[in-house]
Amino acid sequence: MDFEPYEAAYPPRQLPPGALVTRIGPSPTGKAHVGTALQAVINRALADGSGGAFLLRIEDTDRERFVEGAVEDLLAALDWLGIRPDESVACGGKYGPYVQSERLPIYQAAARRLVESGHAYYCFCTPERLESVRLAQQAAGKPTMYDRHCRNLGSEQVEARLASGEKAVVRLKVPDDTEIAFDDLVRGRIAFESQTIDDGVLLKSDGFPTYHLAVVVDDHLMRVSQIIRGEEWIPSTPKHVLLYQYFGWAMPRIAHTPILRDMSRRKLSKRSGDTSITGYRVQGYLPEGLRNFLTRIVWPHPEGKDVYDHAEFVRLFKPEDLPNTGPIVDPQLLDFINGQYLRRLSPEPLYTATVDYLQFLLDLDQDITFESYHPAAPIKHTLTRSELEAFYGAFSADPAYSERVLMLEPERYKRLSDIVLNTGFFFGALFRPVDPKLLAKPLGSAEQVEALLDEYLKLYQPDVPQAEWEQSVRDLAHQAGVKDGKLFMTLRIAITGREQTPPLFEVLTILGGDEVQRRLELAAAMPVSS
RNA sequence: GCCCCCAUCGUCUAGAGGCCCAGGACACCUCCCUUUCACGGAGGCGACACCGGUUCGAAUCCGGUUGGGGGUACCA
Repeated sequence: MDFEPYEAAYPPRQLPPGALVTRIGPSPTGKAHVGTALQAVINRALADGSGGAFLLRIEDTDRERFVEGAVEDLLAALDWLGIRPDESVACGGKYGPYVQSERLPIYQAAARRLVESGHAYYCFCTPERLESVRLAQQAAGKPTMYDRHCRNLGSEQVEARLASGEKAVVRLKVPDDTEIAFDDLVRGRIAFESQTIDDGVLLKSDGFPTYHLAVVVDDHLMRVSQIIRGEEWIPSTPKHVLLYQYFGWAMPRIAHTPILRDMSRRKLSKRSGDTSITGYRVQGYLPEGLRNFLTRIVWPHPEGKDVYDHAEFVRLFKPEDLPNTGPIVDPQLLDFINGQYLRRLSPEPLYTATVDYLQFLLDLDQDITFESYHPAAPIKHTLTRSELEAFYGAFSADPAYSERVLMLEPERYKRLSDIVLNTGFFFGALFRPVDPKLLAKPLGSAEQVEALLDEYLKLYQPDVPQAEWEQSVRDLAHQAGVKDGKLFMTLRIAITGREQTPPLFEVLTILGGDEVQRRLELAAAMPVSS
């Protein structure tokens, strides 16, 4: 089939002047990566800001690396992030299909057109031959490139070998002694000597296109006008430039973002930790927080702000402002930004977010390890599936109660997981008797602890005003000749089981008289160990 | 090896020849607030990779060195 009908089938879009059509083209080879999230946010913003469209195209031209469930994971991750494409596999669109494996005839027609116009050629070289050529080049210290062995085969011979069913690929015919250049919105003009560019494969022997052919054909047919993609694509852009030339198509505007690095400055990869979008969700980050963070490390806000919402980003962002240095995914900044979002939530939404989060974790049906940054080694806390379930049960039993708990917490937390890890003591069902050693820590002597707790229990009265309560504690401390702070701390530990909590009086108020009394008695009855 | 990109505090950056013995934010440290933690407030530590040019004058322009990153597949 000819290529022309496809041009007619996908006519130029009717959009207002200046409207940008953007896209992301992830390949379903694993868990959705944060780098993809970054590209999605930027491309979505550009389309939003210009009144254009943003589309999601699945680039699954490598059947070997295809991972079952990867498309679903990607869709779910983007959905969680709140990034919705205007056109995609999920929602359709007029320029589909949006999965490359369903567009094979298009690429084949395109490849044929290139062969016919003399810009590409069939190659019958076996993988073995290519391998040995490469080895020889390496040994000779030369660049490893295809040696153009099949570039000048006679057309009758080609037809005959094709007719006999011999396997072949289609390769790009790269010109000699030319400069191939393009303008990158952030880096300016980038030029390559054509000798350094390989006669790359466009169509594989299984009939699938390679990335190079597929992107160019799809971007053109889907009428994409602005490409923003990762820096790792710069070296293959000359091939794309050539293809646009050979096809006679206008090249979209193009910009390359620096690629995300981990703390060791390497390209962020699976090895450097969990780089999946879902992994960040598991750790308790809010979608708004992650999104803000991602844009923040690749784009300086004109006023230097760290925290800004999507609308503000859309309004202010220009691709030219992208930096050209590789940003490091800094967990401390992420925590800071996420914490800013967390504390903006009032108790009801925070409660809802927490419950949704817990349900999400439970659906994972496994133990969860929460990690937080520490210069030496990450600090890890693992909660078993049943501990999570218990927390969920307690937390969701009485929403009004949990909201009161959350009311005094927001500025203490950076992530939703902090809530799970730190508010357990507010729930009677989760409270465990205190460790005697910890209880004795502030005052040193277990006997004194027991005596003071008994004293306190005698004068204990629920629901007294804060000032009165505070004074009674201080009086007791003076009587016993201990420092105020130590008594407060002992009570804190007896009642909450921890050394760090929100202000004690507020905790007492939330827990209620009966529960406080129960815990006090429990602590006072602790066996004296010393 | 070859090709390409990049180079300001630990991190993200401001800076587009004099306004910079370099400004902000995160992190870190100190102090204040305080019954702990957190929040908040006030301070502090901390960088123009190096070498040559150009210029009256360079973080800013040019060249080189070094360093980092990416690419080099019938992967994307």
